[in-house]
Amino acid sequence: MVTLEDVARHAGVSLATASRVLNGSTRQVGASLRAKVELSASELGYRTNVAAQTLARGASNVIGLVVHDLIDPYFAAIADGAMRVAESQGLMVMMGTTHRDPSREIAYVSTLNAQRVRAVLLVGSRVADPEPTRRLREELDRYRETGGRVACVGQDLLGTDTVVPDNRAGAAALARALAGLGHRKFAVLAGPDWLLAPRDRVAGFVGALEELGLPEPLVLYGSFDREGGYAAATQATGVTCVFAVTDVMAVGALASFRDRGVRVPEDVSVAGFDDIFTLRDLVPALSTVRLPLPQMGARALELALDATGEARAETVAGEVILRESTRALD
Amino acid sequence: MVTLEDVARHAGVSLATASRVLNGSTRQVGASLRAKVELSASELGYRTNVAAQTLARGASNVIGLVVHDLIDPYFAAIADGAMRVAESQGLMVMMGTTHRDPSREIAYVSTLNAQRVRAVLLVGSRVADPEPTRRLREELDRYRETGGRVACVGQDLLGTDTVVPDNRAGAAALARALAGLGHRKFAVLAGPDWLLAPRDRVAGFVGALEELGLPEPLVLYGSFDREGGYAAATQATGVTCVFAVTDVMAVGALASFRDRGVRVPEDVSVAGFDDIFTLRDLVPALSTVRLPLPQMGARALELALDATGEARAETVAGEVILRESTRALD
DNA sequence: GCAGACTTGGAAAACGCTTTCCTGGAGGTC
DNA sequence: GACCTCCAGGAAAGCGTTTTCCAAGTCTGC
Repeated sequence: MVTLEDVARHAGVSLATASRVLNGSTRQVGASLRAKVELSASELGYRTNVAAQTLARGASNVIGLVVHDLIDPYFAAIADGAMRVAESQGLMVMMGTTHRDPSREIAYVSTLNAQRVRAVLLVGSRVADPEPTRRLREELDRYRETGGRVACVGQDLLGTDTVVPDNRAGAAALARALAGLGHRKFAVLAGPDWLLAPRDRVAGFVGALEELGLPEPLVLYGSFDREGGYAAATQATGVTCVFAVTDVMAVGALASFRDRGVRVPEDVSVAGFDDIFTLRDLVPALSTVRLPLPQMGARALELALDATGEARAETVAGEVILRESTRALD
Repeated sequence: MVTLEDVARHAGVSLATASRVLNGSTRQVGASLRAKVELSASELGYRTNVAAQTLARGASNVIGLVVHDLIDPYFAAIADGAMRVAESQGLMVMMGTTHRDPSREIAYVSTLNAQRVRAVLLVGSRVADPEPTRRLREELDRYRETGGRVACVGQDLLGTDTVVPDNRAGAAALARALAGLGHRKFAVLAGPDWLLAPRDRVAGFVGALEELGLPEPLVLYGSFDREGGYAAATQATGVTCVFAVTDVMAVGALASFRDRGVRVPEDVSVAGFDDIFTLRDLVPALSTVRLPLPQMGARALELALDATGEARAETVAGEVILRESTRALD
């Protein structure tokens, strides 16, 4: 293992000089010494020991990124946006997946704190139970006390900078658009009730229908994935329009209807939420609420990195996009 | 910032004892001291400084994971498999995305080397140009000389443990299956020629047709994404069957045909490669070659972690799956 | 009871950097 | 030419752990 000291000795300079040449300092180093050091470093194949550097500097060049599930394209898209920002700033990304287990989220924050990462990005819905949120917040506070920066994508419940998808308003707008198509009898394929994002979407949708004086929709709970959408959709009878709280669940619903010979949109309209890029080519094309996922991830990291005093919450609106999976009732 | 020394002082023990209690050592510590240390640590909110630990131990608990592109579900699936293994071993994952730029891959290996990560996983196709591969290999060698472990998912070109998707054989098997359906006139939607994975798939497909004595297919090049598939497909005329070298490109092809009123599979059959989970519900369901993506990622990390002397290459076969997007010619 | 073998706790030397001082010389001003 | 300011270079003190020695007790077996 080649150390800075080896390089310094080989170049015939002091450790300090070698450090200043190789690892970016404000201090000037004379051209001839600088050249010698650089040559030695490359001849010996020197690689900075980042752990030592972090220890000495008291700050690392790593950020932490905690998401629920990488396979879910929702998170992949947000993560991608965040990673682009990280790359552009020369930061490495330490990634953790919680598989929707709040305690794993807490554990990751603790670990990332131990790693002394520059910033932590928490991506994904908070849970309804206040207890894990309280403990997470405690852990985050501990991290922030020592200079850590935090930002979230999700509900603004942690006292951090947060990019908040406006789930309620988006779902409400979708409800109005769907009602505008003439639909009156709805089913909502809701995700698990203990997650806030699906909850808010359901609430927004239901609330908007109520405001319009329409009958209450049939709310069917299922897991937060394709299978959940499939299962819930099998019970969605007697309605003209189905709102699945995520595109991924909507895909399950489409599959369910297809398997049962129910035509979309002729027999039933289906809408999702998120506008997942990979699903853009579904047939029928999915009506949905578009969220600018990569931008949200990027923005969250930007917020975390440029530290201001108080926590900011930036709401991002969803845009209703009607495609082929929903049709106007005649 | 609470340090181990603070904890030791607070507990009235030596640094050594505190270290042994809190950060897993083989040495025994008496129950009463152990309890005191643990209490102090939790009271003070102590968090190990991993940088210091890494420096002192000379080994980190981090692995590096370098993929081409997170939004591409192919890589997300492999990454997910690898991350599950990492999590089960208590390892953190440092992730980098190259966006298919070989020089970024090299840069990441260098950075990960500097981070002294335990192992590096390189996921994604090698390139045809031997030069970047040579330089990457050089960088990897430097890393391995100092005890780093490396594994790849892709072509076995780096002298590392490698999980090799059998692109040729898979594509050949697909060609035979398609020929078995009666197809004679094929188009291949090839990815960029400078990437080895699409190249191998094309070669396998073309080779199999040749062996069967069938006419050469029309080979159309396009970018390695949905748009590439779309563009290439517009030129795929006069054929009964189209093979896109990835599912993602196949999706583009399906969209292209749909936009032009060409029915799949009635007018033309379409097959892909990879069997991307998120695309399982496409209509028509995509015929493809299934690769056990998460398992491949998991296996690669396992290989990297249990270090044997020589490099092992494990080939994983693809399984031809015919669904609705291909039909038998009458 | 006592030599020897274990065991437990602590002091202190790394680990590989960064950065604060300090020093000596070069350049500028009167 | 004396004085001052600047600046490049080096010595050395950390940064927060781990781990190697030692020393002092505690057992064990006879």
